[in-house]
Amino acid sequence: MQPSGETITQDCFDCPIRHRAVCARCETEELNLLEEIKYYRSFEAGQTVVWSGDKMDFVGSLVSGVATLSQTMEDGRTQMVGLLLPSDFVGRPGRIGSPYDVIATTDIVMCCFRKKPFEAMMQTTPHVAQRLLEMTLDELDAAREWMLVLGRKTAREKIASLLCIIGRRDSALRMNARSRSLAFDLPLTREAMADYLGLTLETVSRQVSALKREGVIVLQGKRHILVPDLDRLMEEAGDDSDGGLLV
Amino acid sequence: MQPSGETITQDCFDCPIRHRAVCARCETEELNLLEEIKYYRSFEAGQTVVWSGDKMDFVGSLVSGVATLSQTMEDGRTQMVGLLLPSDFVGRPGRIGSPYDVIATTDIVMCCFRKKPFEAMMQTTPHVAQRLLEMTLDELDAAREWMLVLGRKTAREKIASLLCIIGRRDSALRMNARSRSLAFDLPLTREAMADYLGLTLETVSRQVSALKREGVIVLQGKRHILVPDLDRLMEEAGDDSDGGLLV
DNA sequence: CCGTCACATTGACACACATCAAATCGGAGC
DNA sequence: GCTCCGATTTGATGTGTGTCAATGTGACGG
Repeated sequence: MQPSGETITQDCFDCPIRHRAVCARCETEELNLLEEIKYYRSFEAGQTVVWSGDKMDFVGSLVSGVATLSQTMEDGRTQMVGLLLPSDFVGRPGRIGSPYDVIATTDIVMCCFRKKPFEAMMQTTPHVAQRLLEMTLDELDAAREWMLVLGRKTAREKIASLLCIIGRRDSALRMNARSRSLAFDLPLTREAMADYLGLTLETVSRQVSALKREGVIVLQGKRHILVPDLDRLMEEAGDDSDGGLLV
Repeated sequence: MQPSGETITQDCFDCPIRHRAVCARCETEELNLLEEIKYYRSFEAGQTVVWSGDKMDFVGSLVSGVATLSQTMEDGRTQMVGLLLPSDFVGRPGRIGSPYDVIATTDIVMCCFRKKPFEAMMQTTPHVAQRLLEMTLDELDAAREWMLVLGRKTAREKIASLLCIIGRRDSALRMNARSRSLAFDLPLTREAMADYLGLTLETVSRQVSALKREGVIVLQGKRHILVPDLDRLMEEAGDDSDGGLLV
């Protein structure tokens, strides 16, 4: 049976949280096929999931927690190139190694699929391949949006942009996306934020303090953040887009 | 007939130069199908191919010349997020609009496919979809490599990195990739280089002059560049990778 | 309760790059 | 040839962020 793929839904596989994965809600055999090659892995905060250059024999998606993709130069300068939040996909079908370090910044659970059989299934199941293309295009959009942040925004705007991204993803998960205020935990240290933003941790700290002083955000402890007015924060981020990916 | 797709070659379609496109060398019907929906478009230097936000009813690849993808903030700051060289793919199958301005920086020729039928074909022809995924992953890698450049490299390293990328792509095209020296034309103005690198045009100019003064590059006119020692340039770029995408 | 340790904040100062301004170059048109 | 005009170079100065260093904070274990 050839699934038509017209209704792509988000919650297909039975991971602990029913997260967005690679295929449509459908009752066809590839679901079972995927179930056969599926397994879960857990990592503790700080653990490296894959080292840059290493072979990576699985693809998968993040079920819970936060992980990062980063590149490091010989002299130690590092740049984060991706932030993995729950439901995000990791892996490069058709490629062997990983060009990035994948590091868990909190305890995480990943839902993995063995790569070889996964790739085989892609070849025979068009709409899985298409879902993957879909997700890769999303990642590409995110990467390019981040290029604008890195290349043209000020430190303050960078911080605001990061808070927007994390806050919105977090609240979308908790289904109160309509609200014009936010509350969430920062899953990153100041250093990790700096690596994502192309700044130093001191600059990050200073700008977070400044945003706090001016009431754009409220800090409860070092990591819990309240955003009383999301529009204000987005303005600080210099964001024209509502964050809605235009299709 | 289901093509196996085992030998993916680069030069499938009969564009003026036989450039890398979206499918394998294969004798199956989708080639003819593609031929039917294929057409060419030319643009002059400076012309805008697609405006950000506009509908884009085709996908395609660049046959000759150079084009850029860029994003602009309300206040006019712009960041180039992609550089399109001959054989590069443009378009977002499954999406309607373009989130970027696509601008020709030299006269260009594009090989286009009408989007609707192209997408229809993707659904029925697995290995075309896979080739597309392949290319999108390449773009993603390029975008992420550029994030490192934007976030962590100095102005001098940025310039060197850009020269490496353009020079290598150019020489790869002319099949003398083995050579440790390069000669090529810069297809970008100083301003366009600045927009790519997250710098101002003055800084670009100063750093180019510095590299010239120190013999890393030789300028013939404003745009023609000689690189006597590619290794030296790559060292200046702070590049650990040999530019070979690790697979 | 107190030391320890990682994480974060704050301050003083330096420097790379931006900004503003002027001069020079080089090709197109006449 | 000459003029014009955008592209580029070069100079003087300002500023945002990096660097180095000291201090503060909170969680954890003895």
